[in-house]
Formats: sequence, structure tokens, C-alpha cells
Amino acid sequence: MPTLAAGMWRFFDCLTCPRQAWAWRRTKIIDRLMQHLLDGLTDAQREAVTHIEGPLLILAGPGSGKTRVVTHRVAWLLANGIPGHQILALTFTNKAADEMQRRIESLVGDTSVWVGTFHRFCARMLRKYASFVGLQENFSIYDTSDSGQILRQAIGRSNIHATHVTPDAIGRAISWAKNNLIPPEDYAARPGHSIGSLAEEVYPLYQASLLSANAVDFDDLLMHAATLLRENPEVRASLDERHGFILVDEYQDTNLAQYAIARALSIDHPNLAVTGDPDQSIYGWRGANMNNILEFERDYPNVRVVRLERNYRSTKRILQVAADLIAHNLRRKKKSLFTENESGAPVRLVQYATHKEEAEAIAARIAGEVQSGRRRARDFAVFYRVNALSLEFEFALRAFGVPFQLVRSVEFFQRKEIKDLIAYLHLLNNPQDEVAFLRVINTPLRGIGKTTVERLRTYALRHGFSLLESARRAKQIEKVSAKTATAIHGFVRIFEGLAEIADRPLEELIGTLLADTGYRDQYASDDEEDQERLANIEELLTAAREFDERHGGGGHSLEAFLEETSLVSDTDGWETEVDRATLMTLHASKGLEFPVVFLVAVEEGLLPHDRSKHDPIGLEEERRLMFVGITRARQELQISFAKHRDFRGQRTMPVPSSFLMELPRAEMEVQFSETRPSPFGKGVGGEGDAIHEEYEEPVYSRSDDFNENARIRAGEGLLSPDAFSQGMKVAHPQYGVGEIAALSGAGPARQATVDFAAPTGRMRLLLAGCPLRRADAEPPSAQF
DNA sequence: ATTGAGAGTTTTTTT
DNA sequence: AACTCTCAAT
Repeated sequence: MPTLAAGMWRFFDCLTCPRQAWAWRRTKIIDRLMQHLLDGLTDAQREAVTHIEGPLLILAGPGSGKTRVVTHRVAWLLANGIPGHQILALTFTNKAADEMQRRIESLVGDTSVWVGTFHRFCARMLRKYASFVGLQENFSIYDTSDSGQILRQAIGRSNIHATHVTPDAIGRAISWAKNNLIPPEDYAARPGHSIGSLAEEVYPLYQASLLSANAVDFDDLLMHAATLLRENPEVRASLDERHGFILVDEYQDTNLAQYAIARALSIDHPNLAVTGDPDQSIYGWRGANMNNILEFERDYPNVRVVRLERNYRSTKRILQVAADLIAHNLRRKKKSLFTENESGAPVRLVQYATHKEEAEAIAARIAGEVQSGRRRARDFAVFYRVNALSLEFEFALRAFGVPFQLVRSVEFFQRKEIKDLIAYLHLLNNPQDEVAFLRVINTPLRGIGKTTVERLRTYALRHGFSLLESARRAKQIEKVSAKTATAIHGFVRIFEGLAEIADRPLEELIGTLLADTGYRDQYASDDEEDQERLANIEELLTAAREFDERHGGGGHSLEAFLEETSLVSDTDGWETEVDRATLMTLHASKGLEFPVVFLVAVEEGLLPHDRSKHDPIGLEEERRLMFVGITRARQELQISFAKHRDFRGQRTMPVPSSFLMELPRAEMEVQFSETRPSPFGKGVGGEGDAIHEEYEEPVYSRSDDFNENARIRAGEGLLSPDAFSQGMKVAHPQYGVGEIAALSGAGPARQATVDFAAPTGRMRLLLAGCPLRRADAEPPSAQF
């Protein structure tokens, strides 16, 4: 069925004729396919799936098959002749988007349905209509640390002396304003609100800096998009037309800006379907407004409401624990959750003596279950409130030899070396990008210091140039010494060279960048940190290459790559397919499920977190967060806390979370573990000292036909095209020795840019069938 | 201009 | 504990 189906669906997708004209032509096969979509669905699910026109609200409790309903509904729309490109599915995270895309594709094959996050959608829209909001289409997207730079500058230029207010707090106030669609000129602080009045002064400066750098921050993506739609009726109408069917997932987490965007696109074609669960609203801190979902029925009076309350995921006991907890929230619509699943094992509530013991006991338990073959590593997940708690568990799992994936705590794209290189790319794409310029002008060090930069800036300001343009004229700037001017010109020359090849594949571009700047030289030592940085650079090159392959060398690839890297988040790193235990924050866990869940450090101050517990709204959000965590578990759930915990270098004696008092003891088994010798040495399921054994490194599997080739070439002392890497010393029978400056392409099409010793110089070579060999590994006499 | 030591701050959660 | 920023010495 599925294969046949896939072909048929593609066919549907091309159709543009109206459904009505179609109806009579439906064949039996199509009827069967449509029936297939409804098989095994409950009445409520079916109602949601077959809803076509008009607003739809799906209130979906945890584990109620929401994703299934949503993806089947998309397929249903396609089956009814609605062209895929008219369907827009907006999610909150990339992870959710990928999952939805994957499920839709497995149901109906490739489609032109657009699935993605709000931010990505807005970025795309703004590229097209940039000039409407004062941007150019090559604008940069700043992450939090980039926009932090701009913010600090703005604070510096204002005449406030922030004594006890951090830039961070001001940033939050500005972010709040943007999420609530308040532009700088309308922002007015509440009287007597100190942070607000600072923000009032800084916000306009900050926004002006962003615009002059042709850049946006995350919040701008939403705010600009909403503004665009509000102020340009014809643009709004055409987009409304184009996206006839809109679907918003996790609607309880949308903020005003997102609400405005969804609303603006569903006026003429009010086919807006939203799904969500007010009990899982956990993003209030970034402007999410639960009222959007609570009042959806008011916004769209003839809305159809479907409630999915049956849970297919968890045992009765787990669900009962979740239900009892969430019942303590006052600001909520009552909802009955039920399941036909078995009651299952009691939920365990465990007290450990120390945080260390907590981590070790859990790791030991996982290791034991895995080794006995009862479960696989991927069945387990450990959830915590704050990232800082992950360390102890990483340690313990490693010690017990349990493979795990940590949903990134140290983010790849935040590392210095990666940010540096990406900044070069940003500058190439958007020469006005100030943050990028400041980041790279003296990276690697070329003797251009703070005062010089300040002079460049003054010059730029006075003449209305960008910083880069000023750098080009360094010689004309007074007070810049000839020596410094030469250094600046050195930078400009490298930059111009790169600009000429900016449209080449990313891997090659970054490779050339590394070679021309000598970027790697700063890390040319044996110490671990440097080695890691070099490895990260390799990883970036790999990412670039994968991007090249995916993107197929079309235009604007640089911009697309930058957009992708700006909008990925740490939680996107989570992989479904790997057999590893999972460590993640409660927030990151939303939307996932695991057979066995450990909810750790459920302590006052951490689970109702100190920053939230003082006001009732915040406290209820914390409770929802715990609700989300509990409802991820399918078969087993353990909730734990410790009597002693070292946190931020402080020894603390935490009080067990007040939420624990709200759980039904009848469904639970309570354990108070006594202090005991470390479980190390007891040998859980293994020999005594299994501590430092095999920690599984991430595996990069690559299975092309090329491996075959590679083996043959290796026999001759030659390398397969894919085995060459940037910076490698190589030798060529005609051209002599050299070093690989950059690479591009893959397989038979893979090319290398090689810097050969004089007189040959720089050459581009096709690697397949080329007698180029690795030089440093060969005895010098082998060939010459 | 660059480097290093010391001080001070941090993290709640994410696009 | 780890990270960032500031300031003084080179």
C-alpha cells in the first residue's frame, strides 16, 4: 500500500483544480487510500483528520496521538485535491518540524507542504519583502550573543549608568516588547519601573544599530514579519491567498507576535487549525500567552473544537500521577485524561543521600538493565530542570559504560572557533554586518587593536561608511600608523579574495578561508583544548559539505547556510535512531516519549525554580513543566531528589519539592536510600572495576560505494577522493609537494585546491583518478 | 597591542 | 565550578 500510495500522492500534489470538480472523478483506489488514513482512528481523531475548511482547535492531551492526527489531516487535505504548497505547518522547534515532515513523507511521499518553525518561516518571508521593513534581503540573523554585543554598545552610547541592572535584564525587557509587537517609538516604561525606563532609552538605539548593520535578532524575525503583514494589505492578502491552509502546533506556546502572524494569514481563508494543550504551556517566560489558545474560540466563533483526551502512551499509574499534580493548577480548564493501558509498575519516588549517589545509582540501574538485555540504552531518559545538572550524569553514565546522547549543553555554533569562521561568512554575505566585522578584523591576531578599531568606527560614522568600507580606506585615516594600515589592508585583501569565490561550495569557501587567514595556526599545539578546536573546525567543514550536497549548488547557498546555522538550536541535535540513553532538560523533552524516565533533582528551588516560585503564575508554569516531564514516560517513571547537593560550587541541603506533596502516594513506591559505599566496585552486572572502560565515541557511519574504491586506492598508497582533508600535506608526481587549501564536492566530483611549492603555486585538481598522494605519511624516497 | 591574573558573575527554560 | 570581563604588566 504505502509504495503505491506514495506515487498517487505525488500525483495529487500536482493538481490544482478545485476539489469539487474532482469529487466525481475519484476512483476506488483513492477511496481506499483515504480509508487507509482513517483506519484505527477514534471518532474524535477522525473528526479532526477529516475537517477541511474553517477554523479548527484540537485540544490534545499528552500522548493522545496528536502528531498522528495532524499528519493524517495533512494527507487528507492533499487527498482532497488541495495543493501541497498551499499548506503551511508552523511548529515551535526545528525538532518538531523535522518530525512532522518525516511523518508526512512516510505517509504520502514527497510533498511541497512547507513545515518549519515560525522563525524560519518569517526569515523566508522577510528575505522576500526585506525592503518593506527597512532591511536588505541579505540581512544577518543575530543570535543571542551577537545581539548582546549590539545591546552593550547601545547601552554604552546611551547616557545611563547601569549600576545594578545587567544588560541582560534590559535585553529581556526589549525582547518582551518585541514579542508584544511594541516598536521602539511606542515603548513607554511603566512609571517607576527602573528596568523599563532604561529599556525605553536603550531600545531605540539598539534597534537603530541592528538596522544599520542590516541585521535582525530572533525577536525581530517575528516582529518585522507581523509589521509587514499589518502595514501592507496587499502583501498580506497575497500571502493569505498563497497559504490557504495553516496549521499551528503547540499553540499554547505562541506569543502575541506569532498570534498576529497566524491571524493575518487566515483572514480571507480562515482555514487555521491549531493544536495544543494549555497544561503543557511552558514558555511564558518568553512571551507565550496561554490566552491565545484559551480564547481561540472567541477569535473564531464558528470554530470546530476536537478534544483528544485518551492517552495511548503511559500506564494508568503514570497518568494518574500526572493528573493529580496538574489538578493543583487553578488557572486551567479541567480536562479528563484517561487511558486503556495497563496500570503498570508503581511510580518510584526516591531519596538519595547525595547528588553523586543519585547519578551513580541511576547510571548503575540503566547499565544493569542494558547488560541483562531487558532494555536498550535508548529506552532511558534523564530529565532535569537546568542544564548545569547534566554534568554528574554524564560522568556516571560514562563510568558505567552506558552510551548516551546529551542534548547539547555546549552548543556547537556557540564555540569561539565556529563563531569566528561563521562571522567571516556573515561578513561576506552582508558587508554591513558590524558584529561580524568586529569579530574577524583581528582574528586571528594581526595587530589591530582596540584603539585602531575605535578609529575605524569614528571614521565610518563621520563619513557614513560601513566599517568594512572604512577598512578599505585605512591609509586615508589620520592617526592610523602605516604599519597598522598595512595590517588592515592585509585583512581587506584576504576578504576581497574570499568575496570573489563566495558563490562556490561552502566547504571550499571555508577551506580557502582557513588557508588564507592561517586560522588554524593559532591552535597548533598538542594540548587537548587546541586539538578539540581543530576537531570542531573539521566538523564545521563536514557540516558545510553535507550542506553542499543537500543544497546542490544553487544560488544563495551562502545565505541559506547562514540562515540554517543561525536558526538551529541545541535540542535539534537529538537523534531518534541511535541506541543511547538521553540526557536533557525538561523543556527539551516536550513532544518526546521514552519507556523509562528519570526525573531528577526534584527539589525546592530547582523544580519550582527559585526564579519562578514566588508568583503564582510562575509556580503554575513550573508545575506544568513537571507535568510535561512525567507524561513523557511510557512504562516506568522514577522521581528523585537528594539530601545533599553540590551546586555552583556550593554544598546545599535542598528541601524536597513541594510538588512531591501533590502526588498520589497510592500509585507510588517510596524509597529512602541510606548512604552506602559508592556503587562502584559492587559491579552492577559487570566485573568490579568497569569504571573507565569503553566510552563509546560518536560514530560517523558513511556507506557509499566509495569505500570499495577507497580500499583499492589505499592498497596503492593512494587515498579515495573523500579521504583528503583540508590542510593535508600532499605530493604530486608532476607538481611536487603541496598542501590542500580547500576542498569541494564529493565522490567522483570532488576537487581540491592545492597550494604547491613554487613554481607551481595554487592548482585545482579533480581528485578521482588523480595521482595525488598523502605526503607526510610516505617515506620521502617513495616517489621522487 | 597582547597577555595574564584576579575579580566578579553566572543559568531557568529556547528561537 | 566554570565562565567572562577588567585591569595591570609587558
